[in-house]
Amino acid sequence: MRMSKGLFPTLKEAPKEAKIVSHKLMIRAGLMRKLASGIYTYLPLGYRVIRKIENIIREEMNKTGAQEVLLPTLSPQELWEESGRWEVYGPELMRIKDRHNRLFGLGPTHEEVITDLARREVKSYRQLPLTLYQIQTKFRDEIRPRFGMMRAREFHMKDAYSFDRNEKDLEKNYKKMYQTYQNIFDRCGLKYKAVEADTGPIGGDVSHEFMVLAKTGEDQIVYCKKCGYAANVNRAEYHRSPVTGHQSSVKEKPLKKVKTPGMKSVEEVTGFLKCKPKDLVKTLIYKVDGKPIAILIRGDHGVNERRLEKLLKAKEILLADEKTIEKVTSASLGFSGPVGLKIKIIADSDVASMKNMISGANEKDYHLININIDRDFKVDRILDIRSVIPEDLCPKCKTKLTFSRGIEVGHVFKLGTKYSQVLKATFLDEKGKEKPMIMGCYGIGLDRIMAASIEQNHDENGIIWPLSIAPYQVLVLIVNNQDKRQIKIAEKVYNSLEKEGIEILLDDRDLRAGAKFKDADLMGIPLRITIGNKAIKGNKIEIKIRKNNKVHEIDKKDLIPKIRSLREM
RNA sequence: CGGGGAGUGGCGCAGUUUGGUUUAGCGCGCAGCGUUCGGGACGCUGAGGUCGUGGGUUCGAAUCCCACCUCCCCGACCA
Repeated sequence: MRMSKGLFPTLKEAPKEAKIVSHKLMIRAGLMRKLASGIYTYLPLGYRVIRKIENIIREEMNKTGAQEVLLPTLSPQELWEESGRWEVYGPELMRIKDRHNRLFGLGPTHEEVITDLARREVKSYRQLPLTLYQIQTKFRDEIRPRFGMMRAREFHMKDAYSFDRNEKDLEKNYKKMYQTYQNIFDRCGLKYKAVEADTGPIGGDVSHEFMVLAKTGEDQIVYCKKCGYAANVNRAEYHRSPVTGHQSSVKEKPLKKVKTPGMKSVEEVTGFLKCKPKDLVKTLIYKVDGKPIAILIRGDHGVNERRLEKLLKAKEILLADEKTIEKVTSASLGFSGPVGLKIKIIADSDVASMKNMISGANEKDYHLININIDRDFKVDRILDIRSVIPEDLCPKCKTKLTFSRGIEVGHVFKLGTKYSQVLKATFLDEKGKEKPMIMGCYGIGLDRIMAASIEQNHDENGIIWPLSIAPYQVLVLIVNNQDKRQIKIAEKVYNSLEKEGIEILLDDRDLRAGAKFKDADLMGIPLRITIGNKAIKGNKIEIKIRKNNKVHEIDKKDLIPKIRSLREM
């Protein structure tokens, strides 16, 4: 491609709305432009990257024997109602009406559609296992789109769905996909970790997220450097460090009620009473399978809801709404406390070892100081329910855990029969018995791979693409467009490399050298060939590697083998 | 949805506090001409803006008032 003939709009300054590097560079390098909040146009350079990623995914998926399909973006309300997600998915599911006032959902994910296909087409165990996938535009009306393509409302996803006869086969498929995902992310040049994850609105029992390690990641993960245990903090297990808690020797002080007008949050209360969050106990009212229960947790800790759900053997746990809180505590939100509560109270182990705690007084604008278990209130159960903290140890090998931020680029789920059951996707087994298909689903965010790659690979001058997903592999730069000899050499180089099937960009724009160098760095093409005076006088070709700034000067005749060998790197 | 910030040529900004020398500026970019040409050159000339939208106040509004829209940031079931 000749740059003089195409659209390569680079910017010296990033628009002020872009806050993180990948977003800034994607705009500056001319990969994309914003159309509306969370909705972007891919320009030629950006779309090439997407297609590169797409092809890597496609190749790896095909290797597993999965088949590519293309499901519709629009799907009718009735189908979503069968699975119950027309309700459950909430406003994140975009909906439109056709001219007859029939409602459709714009696909945020396609479990319903694929299960509908399976129930129509798959009848026998002989047709299983089956894995289908697609690469397609998805819509999610994100509560807050941000960071460019990192959290967009219209984005691109590879979603795959597996159908098996039994759990054992699902396990095989799951492992195969897990491995395939590693292959894909490896080929994309990403540094990532696979972590145990929460299943969220997709549902199912087991899931893993593939997290690209980056400071700007929206997720927090925790992992063990020794044994490899890794999980999203929202579900991480841990072995409690023995040093947390333990104040049994402290004397109990007399209970006091203090006025705390309008002080609701931990920060407000601790700021007002001049104490630390760890002196405070939060009283959270949960609805556990519909029944209100009070959870006591230290002010600086959080509840691991998954753990809680498991320990209570509950189907559904939800924080109570304001009305319920007012009914249960007879105070407004922000002033709940355990003293005088009539409902069941569950305390975290760390709370159990606290003395002279501060809590809400179950009375508006009042808190209690020096409350103590047994003396002032009773606890029904003591459980380990707080979420992981930096002091905790690995649940498997008791090594200190490492915290990191991650960008979720892939997610694999064991769905089981969640969708096949409600949508009645069944098959007949060897004995002629009807059974629901056992499903798995596997997603990859293409745009996120692109953004995450930039987060991991850039410098102050711009993007540094890995060869595998670079929009072009080589850029030939003509230093002085007025010099006919330079143009001649550049054209020759360009044509010969193009003939070799190397993806090449020729910067033949009528710009000064400096501007071209800056653009080349910004766009991050891995290999840059500079045609200037050296090429004329010395009969040498200069190749610069974007990644490490190394310059190779080689004879013209060695150019193609050299480029080939550099591409191997 | 709650809180905060912002909308002025393609991008980045000034001007708004105190309404009137502003025919609304500046840098970058863009067009033309000339000089230049290995890390974002320089000179001259020029194009491009209903100052987010709609109302209002006023002799007069980018500037004051009201409403709405859009965008960004923080938070969003942790009391």
